[in-house]
Order: sequence, then structure tokens, then C-alpha cells
Amino acid sequence: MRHMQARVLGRPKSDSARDLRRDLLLTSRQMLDEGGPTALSMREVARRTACTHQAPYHYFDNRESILAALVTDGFDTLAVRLEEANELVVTAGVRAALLASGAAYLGFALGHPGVFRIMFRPDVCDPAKFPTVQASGARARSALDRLCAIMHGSQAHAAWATILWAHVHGLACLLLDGPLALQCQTESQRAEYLLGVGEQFADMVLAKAAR
Amino acid sequence: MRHMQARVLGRPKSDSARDLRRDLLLTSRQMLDEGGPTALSMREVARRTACTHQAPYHYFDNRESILAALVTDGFDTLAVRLEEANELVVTAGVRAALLASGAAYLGFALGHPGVFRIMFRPDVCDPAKFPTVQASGARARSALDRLCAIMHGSQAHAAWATILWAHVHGLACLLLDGPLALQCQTESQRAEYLLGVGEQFADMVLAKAAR
DNA sequence: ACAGATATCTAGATGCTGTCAGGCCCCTCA
DNA sequence: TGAGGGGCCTGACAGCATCTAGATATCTGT
Repeated sequence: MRHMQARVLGRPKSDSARDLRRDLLLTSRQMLDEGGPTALSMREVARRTACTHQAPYHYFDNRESILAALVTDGFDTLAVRLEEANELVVTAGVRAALLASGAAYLGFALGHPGVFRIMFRPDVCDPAKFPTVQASGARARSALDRLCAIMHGSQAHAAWATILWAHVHGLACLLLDGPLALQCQTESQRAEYLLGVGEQFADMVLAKAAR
Repeated sequence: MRHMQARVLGRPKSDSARDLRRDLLLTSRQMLDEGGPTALSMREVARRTACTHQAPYHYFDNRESILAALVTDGFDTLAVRLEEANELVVTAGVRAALLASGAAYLGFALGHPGVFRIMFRPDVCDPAKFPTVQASGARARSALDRLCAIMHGSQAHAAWATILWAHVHGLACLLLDGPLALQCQTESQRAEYLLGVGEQFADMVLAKAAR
């Protein structure tokens, strides 16, 4: 794709010139947070970014590839946060790393709701069409895998990774759009709630692991 | 809504006449399973049901209310299955009921992927606009709540309900659209996998409950 | 300093969509 | 028999994603 070289070749941006691609992504992320993927229209993005309705097509093949760029980015930052949490194993122990991983996952989901909501929705952004999405997704997953391998040794750690991932993912979904969204409106309510659930879950998992 | 009486009042359908409302819902459900909510267009539904593009508006206020009808129905059948699973407490014990509940939830999600995917997605079908969706959703939730109350007594059972719900919901999401979808392609693979995870999870939860 | 290449953006058009306004037929009931 | 209404249809409109065809502006090689 020539697009990738846009900022390198051709007209180098003068200092005052803005980076349209960046602006488009920022606007898109915001629109995604506000009204979900349905609300993100190519033309509205262009309007808000103050360019013609065709300018975005210079940087992105189509609507879906804007979403793919955001999703890729999302998986990358999620992976980074999970990897950071994993490092706590050394300094603060397994339990701390486990709690930090959960907090990282949930923090990401609640902090970037628009992107998180489409990260596992092939009808909106199909990973099969975007190798970068697959790669970044795999990176995030392997971070969780490693934590489980540490906790439970090699045997059966796949099942544990699934349990852990399912737990945090389900929690995120329920908090974002499920019944828990109604219960926990404020940030602090959510934090307190999650701490409680997290502790209980960690106790349970570690008790089983220590068996 | 007058619509509700369509089949009762007015022209009673002659034997050969079809029930358009029903047909529309069936077609919609199928389209939802095939291509997700994005693929469900009012006009395409009409086309496949062999009526004009305006006929659906006679039965549904707009596109979203078709989805709402499907979601309501989805929550209702999910609730029924969960309630059936709960009854196993009496005949087969808590552990069996727990496993059956999980299986019911996952069975529903995998059996009705199109509907399940939009049951927790306010940008596609906003429960705030459809009281029936809220009511049916609450019914399903209370079924899970009751199971947890039985397992853990009244104290802290809310946290356990959350853990249980999050677990099965997360599992469903990951199996449907997440990394697990790639691992488990066939039906039998999935069943075997879930049995393993389910047993492990049930052991853990019950060990904790018995403490 | 000039010419061409190219990145960047604009303009117009096509065919799709959801939805509004109104019309027509036939059944039911008085 | 005729009024009312349920059930469906025709037509029209604005907004959408996306295609094709230009129009500038800036860099590169000479």
C-alpha cells in the first residue's frame, strides 16, 4: 500500500500542516466511543475532520480499514499493559500479577469502550481481512497465556488461560453493556466492585493452583 | 401497538395466506446468523420474504424494533433453559445444575449466534427503548442469581453470580468471535473442550463454596 | 531553475439504504 | 350495502459507501 509511505515520501508536511491520517483516527476513535460502530460514517468523520468526504479514502481503503487500524492499535496497547502486569510476577508475586492482569484488561475495556467493543466482532472488523489485527490479537493473548503457564505449570494451563480470559472478558462485557452497567454507574463503584470480585476470583484460582 | 392484534382482528388469514410477521422474523434471524446485524437491511429482509420494502413497516416501527423482537425472544428462551437447568438442583445436585446452566448458556449462544451477539449491544438494540428486552433480560439474569444463591447462601452471592455469569458469557464470546473460534472448529471439539473447562471451573467454585 | 512524478485533496455520480406520505384492495361488521 | 380498517404497495427523499476523474501542491532529478 502506498498509503503507508504517505508521511515519508511525497510532500513532507510543513510544520503547520496537520497529519490528516492521525486526525482521522482520533476523530474516529471518539465517534466510536460516543455512538458505537454504527455511528461511525465515512462522511461524518470527514466532516468533523474538516476535509471532503473523499479525503479519508486516501489513507484507508474503506470504512472497515479505519476500524481495523483502531482495533490493531487497541490490541497492541492491551498487549503492552498485560505484559507489564506479567512482570509483577518477579517483583510482587503471582497473586499481584494476576490481579494486575485483570485490572489491566478491565481498565483497557472501560477506558476505550468504543474500540474494545469491536475488537471481538468479526462482522464489524473481520480479522481474516487484516493480518495486523490477527498479529496484535495473538500478541495480547500470548501475554495471558504466559501468566497462566507460570501459575499452573505447563500441564492444563491452556484450560486455565481460557478460564482467566473468559472471566475478565465476560466481566468487561457485562460492565460495559450488560446488567452490571446499571449497577455500577460511577467509576469508584466499579473499582470497588471489581476489587471484590477480583479478590474472590484470585483466591479461588490460586487455591486450586496450589492444590 | 395495534400490530400485536394483527392476527386476531381484521382479516383473518385464509388458510393459504402466510403470516408475514412471522416470516419476517424468521428471515431476519437467519440473516443475522449469516452476516451479523450489519447485513440485516430492511429492504433485503423484504426482498427475501417476497414483499415490498414497506411491508415490514406494518409490523415493526423500524429496523431496530425487528432486532428488539429477536432479542426479547432470545432472552426468553435463554431464561427457560436456565430455569430448567436450575431444577436439576433438586434431582441431581448442585454440581450438575451448575454444569447444566453453563451448558445451557453456551448452547444457546452457539445455537443462536446472530441473536446472542446483539443481546448485549446497546448500539444495535438499545434496551432502554424496549421494555420487553429489559424484562426478558432480567428474567434470564434472575435464573442465574437463584442458582448462585443456592450454592453460596445469601452472603456474597451477588459476587458469585457475577463470576459465574462473566465466566459463561466470556466463554461464549471467545468461542463465537474470539481466539477460541479458531481452535475449536467442529461441534465435537467444542463440546469436549467445554466439558474440560466446565469441570475445572465447577470444581473450583464448589471447593470454594464448601469452604 | 525547470520538468515531471507523486502525494494529497476535491468534485461529481452511482446505487444502496432507512423512512415518510399516501393510495388501493378486500374483509368485517353494522 | 356501505363505512371502516387491516394489510400491503408505489413513489419519493436524504444520507450513506464507494468509484472515477480531475486539480494542486510539493518533492526529485537534472
